Amino acid sequence: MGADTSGDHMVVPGAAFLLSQVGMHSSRLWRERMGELGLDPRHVVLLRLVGAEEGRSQLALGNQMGLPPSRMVAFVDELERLGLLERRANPDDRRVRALYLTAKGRQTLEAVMKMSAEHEKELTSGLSEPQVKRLRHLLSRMVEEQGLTPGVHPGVSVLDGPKEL
Amino acid sequence: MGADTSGDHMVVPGAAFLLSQVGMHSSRLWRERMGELGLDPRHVVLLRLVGAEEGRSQLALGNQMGLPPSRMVAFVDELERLGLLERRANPDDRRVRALYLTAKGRQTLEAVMKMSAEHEKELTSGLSEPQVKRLRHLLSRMVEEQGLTPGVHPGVSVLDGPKEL
DNA sequence: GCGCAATGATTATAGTTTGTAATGATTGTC
DNA sequence: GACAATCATTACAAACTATAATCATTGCGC
Repeated sequence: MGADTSGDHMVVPGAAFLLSQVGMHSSRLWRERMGELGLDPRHVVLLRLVGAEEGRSQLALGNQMGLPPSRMVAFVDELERLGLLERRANPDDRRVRALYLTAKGRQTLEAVMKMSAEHEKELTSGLSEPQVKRLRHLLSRMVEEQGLTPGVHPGVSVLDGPKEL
Repeated sequence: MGADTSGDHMVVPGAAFLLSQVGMHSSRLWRERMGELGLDPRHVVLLRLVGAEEGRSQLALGNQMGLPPSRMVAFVDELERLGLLERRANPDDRRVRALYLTAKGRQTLEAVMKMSAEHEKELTSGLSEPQVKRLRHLLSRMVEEQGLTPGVHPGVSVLDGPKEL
């Protein structure tokens, strides 16, 4: 009697697995949408942070995103090459590269939001209005209870939890 | 005019973001638990597949996991080094390495399931029984509607979708 | 005002992880 | 009995990561 070397142990997956499964599905679809804009998820995060408050230093943004300075250089390079943001000199401190959105960056940011809204619709298309509302309520509750920071995604640089039971 | 260069665009995150956020949180916690057993998520997946049907070839398992043969070698090496499974010769085809669990592998698989159950409890500790049931129902519904395969996690080798709006 | 530690950005570098291609052994087929 | 196909392995190059060294600039103590 080993116990469970035979069939399935958990015929019905638990909430933890379902969350991981559907959550990753959501992440993947969203990432693909951002890819259509030529953006990596972290590009979008950086773009949004700059858009939220322009003129900040790379180091400040890097800290907020949990990225070391060396990686920030690369990401800013890429977004600058795409013409979405630009480094400007800071008159008060010439060491600092102040980051600003370009006009194109602002447009792209709007496109990001539009596509994110579409993503939301696509993902919840199988659920009714009240069901989506209930889902959001339950998940918000979990965010609170699990000590997560509302609006902050835990995985800017994380991998993930594959299959499982 | 511009639109939203000011404050928050989405004061309340949508279901898509919440799912990604909480889903990754679940993945991370689970991965940490597996780490306590010295296992990577993909080790666990492989272990479970072998446990489900012993004697299969590396190629067959690799296909099911979406891994190229070369990477399978590495994973099997590791699990074999941990003493959890073993390669045996296949009498019918000497090219094939048939994979079998060891006694220790079976024990570990049980530990995996116990820890996964604990993980489930930890993650849903902030919700009531009926709430968890409702959550599972909604998520199962999404799995169906989104064309996901029940019980199969989409991200064995995937990254993820970071922040977002 | 000078010297020096601290800071922001960058570059250099090494470690890790991944997939693709070449290799070797074995099988099945014509 | 030769030859294409198959399973496993090894060799190898590409992508990505963090850490440390470097350079310019700033702020502070004296």
